[in-house]
Amino acid sequence: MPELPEVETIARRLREGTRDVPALPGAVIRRVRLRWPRHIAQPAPSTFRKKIRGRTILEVSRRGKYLVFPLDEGTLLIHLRMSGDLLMEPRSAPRDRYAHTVFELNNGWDLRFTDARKFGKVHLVGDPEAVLGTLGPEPLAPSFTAKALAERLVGRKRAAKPLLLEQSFLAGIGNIYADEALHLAGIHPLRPVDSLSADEIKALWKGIRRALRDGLRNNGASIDWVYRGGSFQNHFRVYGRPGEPCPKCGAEVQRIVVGQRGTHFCPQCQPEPAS
DNA sequence: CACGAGACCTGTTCGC
DNA sequence: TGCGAACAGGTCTCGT
Repeated sequence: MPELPEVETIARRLREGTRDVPALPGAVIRRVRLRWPRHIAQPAPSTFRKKIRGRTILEVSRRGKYLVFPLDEGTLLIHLRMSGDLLMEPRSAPRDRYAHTVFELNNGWDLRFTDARKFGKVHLVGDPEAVLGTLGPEPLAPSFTAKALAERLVGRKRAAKPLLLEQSFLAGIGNIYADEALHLAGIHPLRPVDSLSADEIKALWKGIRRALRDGLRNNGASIDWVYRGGSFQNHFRVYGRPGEPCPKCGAEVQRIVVGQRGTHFCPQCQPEPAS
């Protein structure tokens, strides 16, 4: 589920807390409950359990789709994959059947990693770069300019959508925001990137930034039962709307499969690449 | 190197 | 109503 805007929203909420939920930084992890040990990517679950005990969470941030928790010793990294969410709940609150990994804090609250599909991953590492090092640039960073995108595209020939989904190319874009960005840019998902003009690259850059910013402004997208609290699903232009009219030209939004992912686009605004 | 298929999991929705 | 198929925000691995 969660892509950059959803993960960023979760990070902000944990970092700042809300009226009735305490902020996470400063909390001490008293112990962890592992109901699905395969959640733990590294180190081995038994080692993880021992090492995480007594650690203070210093901060909450995000890199790509990873939540990053610097600790007084080491760094905790959590990837939510398809169905994960992270919730602060009072220890006494009934536990969701999908709360497979639960960090019990010293303030009476739990940090609960719920994950119906169990694809999520937790890492406890000394050097976060060991995990984050392969990620491409942050698309919303000031340094990620249209020129920076153009430079990253040099020598690449792949179709636009699969490239946007490649985390080592750009960090944080997933299926929703790839489709939305390409529609905003007027670029067909199968367009080989080496066929893009300078203007199209600029449009792609704008589309990426705008899709992510719009997502963020709406606290991300909430679809089905996974991840609550976002409203960007009400602003989708093409994602999940096959058969409905394109918001720009009114043509019928199409759905195809690209790289085994459902892909939505407007055949009018995003013309088929010449083959 | 690029690409596709299959795995990993469970839940919901759709078609017959 | 029941039941199987298709589909779901992600990524990894293997084979061509």
